[in-house]
Amino acid sequence: MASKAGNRASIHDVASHAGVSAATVSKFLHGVSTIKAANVEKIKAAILALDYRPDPLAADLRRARRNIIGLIIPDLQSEFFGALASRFETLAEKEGYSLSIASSHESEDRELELVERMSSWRVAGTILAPVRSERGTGAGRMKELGMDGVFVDRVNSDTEYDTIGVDNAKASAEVCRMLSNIGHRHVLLLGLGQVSKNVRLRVSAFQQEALRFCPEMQIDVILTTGGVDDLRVKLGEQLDREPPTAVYSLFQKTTLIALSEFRRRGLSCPKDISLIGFDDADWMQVTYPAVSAVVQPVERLADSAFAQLIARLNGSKDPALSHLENCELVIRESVGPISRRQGVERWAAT
Amino acid sequence: MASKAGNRASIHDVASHAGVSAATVSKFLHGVSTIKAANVEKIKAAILALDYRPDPLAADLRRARRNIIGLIIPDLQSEFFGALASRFETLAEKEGYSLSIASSHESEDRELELVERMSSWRVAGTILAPVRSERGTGAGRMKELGMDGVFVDRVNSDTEYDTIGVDNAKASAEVCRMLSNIGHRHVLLLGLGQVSKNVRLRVSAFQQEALRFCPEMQIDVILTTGGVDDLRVKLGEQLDREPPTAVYSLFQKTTLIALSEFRRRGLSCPKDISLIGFDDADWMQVTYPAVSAVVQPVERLADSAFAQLIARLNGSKDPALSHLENCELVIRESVGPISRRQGVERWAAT
DNA sequence: ATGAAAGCGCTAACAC
DNA sequence: GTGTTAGCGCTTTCAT
Repeated sequence: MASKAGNRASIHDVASHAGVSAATVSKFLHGVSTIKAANVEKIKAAILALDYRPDPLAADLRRARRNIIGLIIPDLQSEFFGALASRFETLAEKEGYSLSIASSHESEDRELELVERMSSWRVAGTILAPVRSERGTGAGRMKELGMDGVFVDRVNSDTEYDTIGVDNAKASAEVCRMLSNIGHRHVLLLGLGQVSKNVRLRVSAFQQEALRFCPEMQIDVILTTGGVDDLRVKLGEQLDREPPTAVYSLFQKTTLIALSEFRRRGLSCPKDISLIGFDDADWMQVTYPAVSAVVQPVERLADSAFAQLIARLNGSKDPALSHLENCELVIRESVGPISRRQGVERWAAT
Repeated sequence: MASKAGNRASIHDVASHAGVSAATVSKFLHGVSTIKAANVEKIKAAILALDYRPDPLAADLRRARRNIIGLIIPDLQSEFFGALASRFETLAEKEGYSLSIASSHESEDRELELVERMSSWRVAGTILAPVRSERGTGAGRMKELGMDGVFVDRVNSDTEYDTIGVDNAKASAEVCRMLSNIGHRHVLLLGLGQVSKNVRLRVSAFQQEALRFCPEMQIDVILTTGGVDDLRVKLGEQLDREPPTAVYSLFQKTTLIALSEFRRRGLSCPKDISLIGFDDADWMQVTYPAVSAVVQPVERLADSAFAQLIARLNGSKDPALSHLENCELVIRESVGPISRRQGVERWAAT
């Protein structure tokens, strides 16, 4: 595994081997067609003979702008951001860029560093999925540095940058109507961890839609930062004291917790209680009952964001766009109409 | 969001602003201490005044070798590789490299392309997690190109490159002994999808250990490429016909399937049947019963591989190392000793 | 249709 | 201590 480095052929080597100038080789490489056929052959031969492969970084150094797009995500380990990164990678390649992926590890300080680095690298554009939209450390720095880019996912609309997210509010309103339509009049919203703007929207949109569409619906909210165990306790108390007929879980993790607490208490889902969760996962199709979920359109999110970025890189001066992609409700076994048993209890209670 | 690009200060701007030469500024930036205090101040002032930030790519162009480490993983969406990438990123930064992450999307062709690209970029070293160890397209090309690097995860030992993986065989043997110790004499191994070397090891090591440690153990194997539904059917047949007392699931996904099939059939876990899966996941702690798992030491895997790479980059000429990290068995509720009921059936059967 | 020359931003000898 | 010079590998006018 010795370093056989240092002897790579350069464009000049190719040129002299082919008996032409470096400029001609460069033109050949970029598909300029006005080259004598004889020279084309000689150049091809030289490239083959010397096993020449161009150095994209050197090329970028000469050009004003690098053929690199930077992506900053909060977390490399979650499936959501993994899928997002994966899609961006595919899109970037297709446009002739390469994607430089970095994770801020949910740290605003590191996010800031990464923005600086993308700027140092003179990337063509930067896609930022902020740690949290609220303070926007990285976002602010991008403005100061005059960088081209777009914001994704946990974003507020912005005056300078295009923002592309997922319509948390609309999805929650739909969940509300759907549950109401099949008879549910008492729903528990279940959340965990630090509350981002996205999550606040999930709650408030549900509540507002209920007010408008089904005012008699009782809505309870459990939203703890106390961790899994604390949530389990609080959920357990609620299930014992005043069980709702449906639970709308705001995170993947809380969906899991709800499911396991139902089982522990012998609540049959969906007969005794329905469950729907925000954010889909593979395992939800395979549990028994299969779990209903709000599916985030990761690919469309990526596609929109990327299209927008490319437009900017091509010089679009349109006012900053603020776009939300629609989620899809996938109803699986865990959601059903309220049953006779639930109905009876309800009538008894009123 | 106009491109305010093109006007970035270069090291020469700083130099002239400070009244020194570019070389001096460069030295200052690299912490060379033999610079007149007065000049240090002037340089600092100039950097501040011009908001100068160096271009690491230009620097790397001049140096023989870039301060970049390439990482090629099969998949950006799985938690396992996500965690691996995340860890490598942290380690690389700590050593002053930046990590360039790319996904081969489980395609050998793309893996090959990515190896070529890493070479084109003249990265200092490349960490390759191959799509499959068997044919080793990317690995072969790395040799041909004389690249520095290490192989991770789905690897055979190699004569030229260090290989770092996880000890699938040892973990499986442990699972076998553990199940045997608590009385299980009929175990079903459950797998899905294309069978890689890792998976073959999981099966054969279990079988061999049984032969040595508990020859009377009956081992059935269901290993289908027919997809989830096919697996469900086959598993169902087995559970009806000749139910084992324990299932050792070879993948995360099959663990989920096993769990849901148990439930559908009213099998109580672990009373009627025990379950342990290869590869841990968050959701396994939170199901009811919580699922036992073979935990892969992702961080240690990354740490070992990275240490080895750094050693190579620093010129180590030791013979290629082949290292396996040990997994850990985490026993949760889903595994228990065989119960009286199972015992009775067993005696009746013999 | 091709080449000479200049330079992207930086570093590394070596001279002073 | 510091500056000069030469160039990393490539692209790009601008002549020819």
